[in-house]
Formats: sequence, C-alpha cells, structure tokens
Amino acid sequence: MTEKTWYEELMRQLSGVGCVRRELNRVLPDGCSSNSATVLALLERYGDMRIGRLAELLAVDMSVTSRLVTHLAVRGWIDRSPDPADRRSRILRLTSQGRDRLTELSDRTAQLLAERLGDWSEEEVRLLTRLLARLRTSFDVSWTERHPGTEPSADALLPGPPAVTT
Amino acid sequence: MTEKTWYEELMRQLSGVGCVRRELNRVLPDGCSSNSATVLALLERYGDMRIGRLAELLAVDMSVTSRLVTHLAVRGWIDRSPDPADRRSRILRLTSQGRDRLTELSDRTAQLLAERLGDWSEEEVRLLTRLLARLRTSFDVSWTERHPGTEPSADALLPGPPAVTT
DNA sequence: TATTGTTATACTCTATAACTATA
DNA sequence: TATAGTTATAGAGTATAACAATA
Repeated sequence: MTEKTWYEELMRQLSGVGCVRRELNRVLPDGCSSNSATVLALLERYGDMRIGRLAELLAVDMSVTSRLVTHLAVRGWIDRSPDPADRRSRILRLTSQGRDRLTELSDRTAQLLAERLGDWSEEEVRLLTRLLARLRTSFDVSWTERHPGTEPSADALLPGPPAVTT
Repeated sequence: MTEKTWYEELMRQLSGVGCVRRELNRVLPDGCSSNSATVLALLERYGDMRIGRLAELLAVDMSVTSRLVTHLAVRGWIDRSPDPADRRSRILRLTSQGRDRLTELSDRTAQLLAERLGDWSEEEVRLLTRLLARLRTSFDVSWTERHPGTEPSADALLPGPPAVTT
C-alpha cells in the first residue's frame, strides 16, 4: 500500500472523530457545547487573555471567538473587563461560577470516556493523546501562516501534562 | 496524574482535531465538504447501499444523511434508483462522475496531509490511524445502542487496509 | 402498526466582509 | 493607516419532530 493511501485512510479516520464530539455534546448540558468547555478549559490553563489570543489557541476566526465568548459571558461564566493598556481590547477572565461549570463539564467528559474506553490501557490513551497533540502542532503551522503577525502559538493544548515515556 | 485527567486531556486533543477538518474544507472545492467526500468514499468501498445503511456508517441521523445525499445527487455524483425489494427505499450508487470526483478529492486530501505531515514517519501515521479506528469502534457501540434494530456496524471505516504490525 | 425516507424547524459552527473604536 | 473587536450575512452540520409512502 502506498503512502498516499495511508494518508487517505488517516483522513477518513480523522473525519470519524466527529462522532466522538457529537456524543460529548449529547452528554453536556444545554448551553454548554464542547467548544464552550474548551474555552473555559483554556482560560483555566493559560489564565486571563484577550480575544485575539483565545482565537489563536482555538485556531478559529476572531469573529467566531467573539460570539462564543459572548455566549459564555451572558451566562456569567466568564467576565470581560476593559484592558487598561489598550482600550480596544478586553481581558477575559474565568468567574467562580465558570470554574464550577468547568469542573462539572470536565467530570462529565471524563465519565463519558471512562465508559467508552473501559478496555483501553492507560498507555494507549496517553499514546493517542500524544499523537493528536503532535498532529495539532503540525497543522498549527498553517494557521499562523494564514494569520501573519501572530506569534507561533506552538503546542497549543499540551504544555502542562508530563511527557509520556513510551 | 490520575486517569481522569488523562481522559480530559484526550478529549481536549480530540476537540482540536476540528482544525484539521477545517483545513481540509478550505482545500476542497466548492460543493465538496469533507462529509461529501466521506459519502463518496463509503459508496466506493462498500458498494451500493440504502440511506439507512449509509446513516449507520456515518453515525449521524438519517435526516442528515438524506440531505447530504440530495446534495450529491443533484450534482450527478450519486444516483438514487428505486429498490425493487422495498419501494420505500432507494439504492444509492456512485456514478462515473462521482468516481472521478472522488479521485480528485482523495488526491487533494492526500496532498494536504503529505504537506503537513512531512516529518512524520509512516509508522507514526499508521499507528495514529489504527488508534483512531479503535476509538471509532469504541464509540460505535453507543450509536447502535441509541438506534436499536441496526446491526452492529462494527468497524465502520477500516475493514480493508492490512493490519499494522507495530 | 411499524418502518423508510423526506421535509420543516431550530440551533451550532464557521468564514467573509462591513463596521466601530482605538492606536 | 492599521489593529482589536463586534456584528451581519451566509452556508454547512446536526438533531427533533411532523409527515408521506410502503410494509
């Protein structure tokens, strides 16, 4: 089998990942899409930030990020205070209610995976996580190419966890 | 680090896969979303089938599948002929134009991955593919639970390729 | 009555483009 | 003039429910 065919097969499997996201959205409460959960998690992990930085981490357009943030702000889970250094910007901050919400969402997420992946070894879970992080890195390059001026956001989602020693 | 945290990390990385799909959709021509490409690929791989079976393979609702199929049919890429055995159903078949289209889409897909994954070894690509296929299998179980009456569609997307001997 | 498929409705995700306010 | 963010618009993805035709 040629390399090209393996790439096609990989892409097919990547498209199939959508069913995991759909399952997650079914399990999450109303008003809390998986994207909402991701935003809350990024704010907890990276701390306060501006919209532009969040858009960079999510790798979506700022307009998308703006609406997502509004959605979360009206529910009281994040707070937008003016940036004293640049009055065009606002600083996003996780509220204590947002933190509670995030805890709940993380619990449900972990529970779903625990149910579905009961027969996976911890090593397999970590290996898949690591490969996906690398995949994300490989694709982040092209995102920053399309958005000149942004710093190379590098490994957007896996800075904290300990290295996997396979 | 506890197991729960690894599950959360995995889910975060799975959400990040969306940026790969978005990249792909940018590269694909108008009227050909990644979902369209998936449908054409499934018809080629599994042969003629009914809407219900296709919905099963895609793991989405039949109403979604119906609209997707209409989209492809009006463009002449698939053909819907009445099922002689059950006149409620129609048989979906890839047309020769659809086959040409699929070839083009597969080429573009493989090219995108070849560019982005230039520094991946073939072993890594195959390992990730295999883990994703297994993930899909783990989640397919729950889909058939929500849709009683469908046969266990099992490993929906990776029947053909040779086993990876890691 | 149950099943296959379609259509209507609604909501989320996503990008582009036009706009506002500030730098 | 350029940048940060918002809003308007448009189109794809998704689910639920109502519906039609057939089994």
